[in-house]
Amino acid sequence: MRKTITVRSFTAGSTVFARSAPPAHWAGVMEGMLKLDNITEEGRVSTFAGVPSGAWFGEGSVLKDEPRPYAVTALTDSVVALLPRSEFLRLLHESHPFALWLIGQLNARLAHYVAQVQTDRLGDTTAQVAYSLSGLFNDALFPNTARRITLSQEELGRLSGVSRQVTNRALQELQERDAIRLGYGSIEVIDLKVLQAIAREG
DNA sequence: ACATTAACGATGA
DNA sequence: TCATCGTTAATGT
Repeated sequence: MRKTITVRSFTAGSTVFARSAPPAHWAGVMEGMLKLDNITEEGRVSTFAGVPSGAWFGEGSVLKDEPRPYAVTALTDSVVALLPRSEFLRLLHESHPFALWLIGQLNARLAHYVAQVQTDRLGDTTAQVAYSLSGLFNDALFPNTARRITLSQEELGRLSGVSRQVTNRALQELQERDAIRLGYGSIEVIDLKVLQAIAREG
């Protein structure tokens, strides 16, 4: 199976999978960071997932054999592993441990989005930004995320569903509370526990 | 109240 | 030089 995996590099800003593309592969991020987003007819953008190093994604379209409902874009220079759909399905059918692992992944992702809805409904904007940021450090989903990630405030804002200006204010508050340290085009998580606690405040 | 967009200058890579 | 950041003003709900 290892020989069927291909590895491709993407420069920042380039498209990994176009929207409506056929689901030819299941993919994993080896280096860098991707985002999953949708664009409406009017051109409004909704980013719904950041995909850091260590994450696998795209199995939904593969399982349904439907065109990808979102675009996948590299936020930084990235390296992506691609497993052909046929190999993914064979693995799923033949390997019980793999199937269990995949169920665990899907369950962890569901838990993430359930908690995200709660934060968006009950939390203030700082909590929303804190939750979106902490989500990139979900140990069940992305075991390899580095403490410092390259991500602009603009992109984190898109991920959080708030404007860049509000994101900037929220991040400064998180820094005041010693949860993170801000850099130029990057964010370093100092205390993930504190960040997660702030994400639960309302 | 509090968020959004637009706009500005400052600054880092 | 260009992306990014920090801030303010005007506007909307």
